[in-house]
Amino acid sequence: MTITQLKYVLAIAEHKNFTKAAEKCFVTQPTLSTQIQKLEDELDVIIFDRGKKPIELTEVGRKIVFQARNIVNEADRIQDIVDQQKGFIGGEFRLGIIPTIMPTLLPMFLKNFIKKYPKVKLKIEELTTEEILTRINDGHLDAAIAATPLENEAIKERVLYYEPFVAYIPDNHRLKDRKNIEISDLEIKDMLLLEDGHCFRDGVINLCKTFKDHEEDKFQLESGSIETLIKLSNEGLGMTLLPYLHTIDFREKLSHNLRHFVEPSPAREVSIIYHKSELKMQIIDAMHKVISGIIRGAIAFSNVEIISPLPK
Amino acid sequence: MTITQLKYVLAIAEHKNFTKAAEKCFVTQPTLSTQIQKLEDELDVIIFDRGKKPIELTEVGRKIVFQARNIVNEADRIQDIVDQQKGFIGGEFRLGIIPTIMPTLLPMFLKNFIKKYPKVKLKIEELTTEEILTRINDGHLDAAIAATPLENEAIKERVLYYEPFVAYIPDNHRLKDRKNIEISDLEIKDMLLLEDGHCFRDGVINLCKTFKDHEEDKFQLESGSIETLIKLSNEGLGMTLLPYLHTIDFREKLSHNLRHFVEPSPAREVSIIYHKSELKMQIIDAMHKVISGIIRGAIAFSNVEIISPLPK
DNA sequence: AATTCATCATAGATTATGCCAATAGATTTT
DNA sequence: AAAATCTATTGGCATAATCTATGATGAATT
Repeated sequence: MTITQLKYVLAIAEHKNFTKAAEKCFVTQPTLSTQIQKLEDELDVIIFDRGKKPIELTEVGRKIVFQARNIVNEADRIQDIVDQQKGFIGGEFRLGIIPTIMPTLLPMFLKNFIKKYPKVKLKIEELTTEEILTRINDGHLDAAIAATPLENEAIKERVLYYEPFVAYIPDNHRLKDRKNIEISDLEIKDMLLLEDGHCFRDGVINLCKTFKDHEEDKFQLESGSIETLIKLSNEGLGMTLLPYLHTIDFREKLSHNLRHFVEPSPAREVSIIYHKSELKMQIIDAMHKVISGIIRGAIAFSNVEIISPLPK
Repeated sequence: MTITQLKYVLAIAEHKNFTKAAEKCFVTQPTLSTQIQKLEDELDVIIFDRGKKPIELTEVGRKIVFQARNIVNEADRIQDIVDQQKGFIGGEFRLGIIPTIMPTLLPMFLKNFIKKYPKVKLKIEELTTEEILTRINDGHLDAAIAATPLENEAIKERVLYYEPFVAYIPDNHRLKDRKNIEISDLEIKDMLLLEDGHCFRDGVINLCKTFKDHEEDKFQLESGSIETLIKLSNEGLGMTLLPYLHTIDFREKLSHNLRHFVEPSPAREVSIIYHKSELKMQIIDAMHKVISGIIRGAIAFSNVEIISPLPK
């Protein structure tokens, strides 16, 4: 049994196809065939059921794949140990970011980060929280930035900052003349929400739930982006809530419509999250440092109440 | 990087000597030399400092060794998964037993066990608790039978039975005429103890401590075996405590000197212990089943008070 | 039913790797 | 200084991994 063989097993288990897996491993398909056979012979079990299309794992195959992932992860960790020892911060780093954080946070820290750590090859993807969790667990992401806490056994979180919710109240709205607003002012029925799948949507729903029960399916209008949300609101279709960072470079005109919450303001907790195996921890540390340094200058709230990003 | 190379690293780290490590790995010394060099080149670090005699690990080498042990353990686990799947109970199994359990428990279950699981090649060693802990952690033992609880982070315990302490009172002793005795009757100064290093000794000391503080170094006589303890006691040198199983086949003459404790009798907890990685768990399960089945017939106490086997 | 396509297995050749024996080189012990 | 004890190096051999080419199988298509 070799680590290479285990990597082949993982690739085939993932792609359910020898040919595609072979490509990903940068070898030919017969190589995979023979190596898998060798491993199966050595262990004297069948790992893959080639009878089914697409290929399926046998029962023991599933267990072996699980364990193989452990081993391969732990083996990758050795390079990590060496990098850490050398103080080397570099290599490929795949980062996921949820859509409601991506457009505001990324421009703030990206330039800074790549300047400070030029050897890190960042691959950034915009993904929903759900997709992020899957990909961190299967090793396709090294870390991600998302709203927390996530209560996920396999994933660790490190808080970057707390981002208050800010209300956007259109001119014709009943709350228009209030200087500050309170959670109890919120009514789910005149609240514009993001589409399903955004955890910011779930955060807002949780917030409203806190004070008033609501009937599902009464949401008026839903949108895929916060920019659209603001436009819909300007059309007089309701108020909405925005993450604080989205509001800091609002022009004079738009900022007229913003209302902050009375303290403790509801806020989302934004964290860098990663697999509990703590692979590439040096890079995660570096990124944490850069981001929280930058945010310290941008968000100065201290008294906030954290709203869960998870759907109930 | 291959699993084989990691095994070589572990062997050298253990023996601090390429030549000896090579023997243990059943290869020649040049093989180790070249393989270690290849690994060091690949990682671009030095793992072993060959300048020192005997060889020493570098700082990063220590971390690599730690991680290598993880990987090798996890890799061994794959064969385990396969065995488990097939219901195969076999292979080498290295069991440690502490001296005060070995002579009584072993004859009770050994024959039974090897008859039921003939494919298991048992290697049994008599070791102190301390030695057992070291060897379970470095992988030289698969499991052990010892007095618990041990409060060791890396080791799991599974209780086999509770073994009451029985007092052995020589004819001339102040407690001679008592039918049963109590913990408060015990005085450390007329108590014969095993030598240092036996956890049964520590258990007895803890028991006496419960009611009376004692000054160290007041122990009268110490012995390396329980048989000797009894003989010393017969010489009128003091009373002693014995584990229950040691007393069950006492002849008429000796059993005159036994006194049981009033309930709840002090007892030691005897467990099969193993590394938290749970390697060879099928065999551990099998052994647990056999032993606790046999003991059920031999020890029928229900109301006991567990005495810690750890020195304070 | 025949053909095409997709996919995994097999065969033979080539390359890379692991291992050994012999021996050199370095360091410590006698 | 010689002997002993280690680790490193070299060259050769056997094995193993991989490649190309091709075969076999089954599903989809004509």
